[in-house]
Amino acid sequence: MDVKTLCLGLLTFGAASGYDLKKRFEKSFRHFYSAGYGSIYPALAYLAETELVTCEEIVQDGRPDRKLYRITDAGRAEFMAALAHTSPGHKMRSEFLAMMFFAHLMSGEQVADVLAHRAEELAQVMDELAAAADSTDGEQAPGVEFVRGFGETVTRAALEYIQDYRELLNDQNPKRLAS
Amino acid sequence: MDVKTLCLGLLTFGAASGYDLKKRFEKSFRHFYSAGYGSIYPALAYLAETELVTCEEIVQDGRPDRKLYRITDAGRAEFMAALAHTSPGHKMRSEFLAMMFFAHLMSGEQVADVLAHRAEELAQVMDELAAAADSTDGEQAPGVEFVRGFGETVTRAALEYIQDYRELLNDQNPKRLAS
DNA sequence: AGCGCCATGTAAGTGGTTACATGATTGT
DNA sequence: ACAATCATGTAACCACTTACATGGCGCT
Repeated sequence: MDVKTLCLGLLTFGAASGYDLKKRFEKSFRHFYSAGYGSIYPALAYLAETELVTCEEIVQDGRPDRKLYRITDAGRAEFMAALAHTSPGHKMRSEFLAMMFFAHLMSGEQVADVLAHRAEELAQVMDELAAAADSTDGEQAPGVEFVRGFGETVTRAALEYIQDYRELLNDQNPKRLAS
Repeated sequence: MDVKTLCLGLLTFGAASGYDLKKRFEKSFRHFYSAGYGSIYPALAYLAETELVTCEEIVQDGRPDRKLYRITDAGRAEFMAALAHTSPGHKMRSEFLAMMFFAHLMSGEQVADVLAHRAEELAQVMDELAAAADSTDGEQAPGVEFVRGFGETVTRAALEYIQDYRELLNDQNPKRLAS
């Protein structure tokens, strides 16, 4: 599932500009998918060319013009077909875990830094997911909540595992000056 | 952290061929990093060129010749430097979650299939991680066990979340013919 | 005065995936 | 017989990342 397809999918929730789409990506997909402008804008251009979306240019004053994209019936059909044909993969590439695998080749200080850094990132993801839950007043597609809950569950598990390990490290190397 | 660097790192645990290295990748990294021959062999060729590893050709009879790679002192230094300079990112790309996000556009049957498929994959990862724990008789680098435990914890959380949701779906759509 | 937000795009580069090419041996 | 394992590699392709280019407005 490439960025093109995902843009199409997000447009089923309503018209948006490339800029808006990036924010939608960040709000809903940040914990399992990333997309930058460098892939979103070309994707939108392609979708418009193939008439899976239409593009309306909106002139604004006081701020830059924007292009509002709307999904077409053909686009909707294409997206449903993509959903039906795609196989549900799940890949990750974690430098964090790769580094930790070689912890014995790093200084204790560096290991502690890496763990602290990752813990912070995870805590931030937890906050974002909680915020997404709050901003959702009322109904929404059930899958959206499934995905949010999945992120919350898995992120919490990861965070707790790391915190436990950090405490373990601290117990082994007590930093207290006086007993 | 690219495949090149990871190959170098894995070679700190002992000499290996490209073929062996792929198996090491699968045994230890499968849940957070993937690498095919198409990236491993070129990586090894590059490392040999730059003398970060040496290569010994071993003629075997009854089976194909192999090339045994050993890390050099320069390679070890290079790897330590990479560990020190790399920032511990953690990216994932999940078609599974992307599809689930749009569950309302899929048939109930397809959603059930997707969930079942993912649950099976996760169960398999759990088995592999348990097997890796068993095959480890005695000591090993602490980071190796940290990474294995991390995988186990997070995978278990994901699996339980999915199972709970599947039960919920079944309760809403009871399949029993008689009450 | 300087930063961050709004807003769109391009071009070059990177790094990994997939498909192809080859072929004997061992296990079912 | 047929599949899997052992074993190495290349070439074309693909999709995304990063850096660059532009510029007004609003807040501190």
